[in-house]
Amino acid sequence: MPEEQTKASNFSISELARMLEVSPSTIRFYEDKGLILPKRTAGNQRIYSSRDKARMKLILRGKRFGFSLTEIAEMIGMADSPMSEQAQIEKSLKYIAGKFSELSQRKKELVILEQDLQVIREKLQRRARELKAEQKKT
Amino acid sequence: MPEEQTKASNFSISELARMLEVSPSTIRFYEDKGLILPKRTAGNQRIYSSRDKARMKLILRGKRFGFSLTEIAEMIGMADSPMSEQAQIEKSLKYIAGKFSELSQRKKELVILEQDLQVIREKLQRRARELKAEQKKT
DNA sequence: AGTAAAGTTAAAGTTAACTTTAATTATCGC
DNA sequence: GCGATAATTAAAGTTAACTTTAACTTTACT
Repeated sequence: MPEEQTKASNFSISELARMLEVSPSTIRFYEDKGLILPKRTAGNQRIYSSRDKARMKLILRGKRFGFSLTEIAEMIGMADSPMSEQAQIEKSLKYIAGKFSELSQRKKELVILEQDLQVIREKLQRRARELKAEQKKT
Repeated sequence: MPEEQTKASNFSISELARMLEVSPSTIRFYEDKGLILPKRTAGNQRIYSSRDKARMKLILRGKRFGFSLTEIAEMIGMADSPMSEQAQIEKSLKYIAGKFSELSQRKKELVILEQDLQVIREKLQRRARELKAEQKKT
């Protein structure tokens, strides 16, 4: 009896691209950089699993926070790294710990950015009110 | 009686650069792009006020969140835009509102990124425990 | 007044992250 | 089986964000 494959969902490169709103070449580019390794069909075309899709989402999310592809590669690469010896794992865990504190720093910065924007908004609203007042006089 | 200037703190370009941990040329580059407009000395050297410093910080913060310099320029540029007519102000306020919702989206994404990282961490920890167990048998 | 350190500009160079092109191959619907 | 549509690779091209260089001027210090 051959193994039953639980293939919840597999996509072609253009399907995945459409779902993630990036171009197929961007996806291929990430593969060149070692960020994803999709399976291939008999005819050599790429097949993306939903696990691959999740990974792509992680990459894009990281990008939105200004992480470079290299940083992201380090971040996720370790998930399937050889993991043969403890030393490697310990190192990876330390790296992850570093990223966690970086992210909590980002949280604080997000709040500050919002406050900065708030200041700008208030300035604009004040000016808008002034203009309305002037207009009434005229 | 000449006006008393409350010049809390003024910096040269290299002082500011050191404080913000960027290079002087980065600061000059941002000026080329219209992101800051420092005063000049009689001899044409740039002087940065603490207001300029705050603006630089905003720029760098925006960058850390993956905003492009162009986006940041739009974001802060409006703070000192002509503001001559309401139309302009209304437009700016709408732009700001858009940025606010973008930032709240970022907050949610930050949480997801943390969760992704958490999953990777757990995988590593599990593997570390497995290795320790194996070692005991040997 | 003389000199080292810092600043100025314009222009060329670099790097990361893509995009485009071109030539070839695979897959799908009929 | 045929033609349109989608995929594949390698290589060249593009853009944003800097950095470096070169030639020159200011400023600070003795």
